Amino acid sequence: MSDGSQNTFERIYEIVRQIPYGQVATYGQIALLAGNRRLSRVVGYALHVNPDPEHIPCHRVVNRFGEVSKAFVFGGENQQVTLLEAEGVRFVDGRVDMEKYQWKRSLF
DNA sequence: CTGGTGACCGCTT
DNA sequence: AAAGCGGCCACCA
Repeated sequence: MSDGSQNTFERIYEIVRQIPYGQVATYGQIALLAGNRRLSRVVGYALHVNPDPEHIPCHRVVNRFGEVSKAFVFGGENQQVTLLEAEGVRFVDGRVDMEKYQWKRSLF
């Protein structure tokens, strides 16, 4: 009875995993979908321990400014940008057009 | 066991 | 207008 739902981390992974190809989501958006907008920080940590980077496109997660985290350095910060560009996401001045590429779950 | 930190965001002064 | 701080979760010393 302590818990009937999944842990916070599990929920975060579940949401990030649902991010479609060619789109990006913000930490706050995921945090809000996870239950609390303040989990944004936890989202970052959750992706930091990203247990399944193959099914969890953490590179599609960017901050509220549409910028990639400078701490996201696994072989080169450009790596994340390169991956997103490979999906069709264009970076302008190191930023993404959130109005166009932000994952909008309202589309169903 | 306690304290502090981290891939962040939003509110308050 | 800008700057600073708190909040949530999990892991390390």
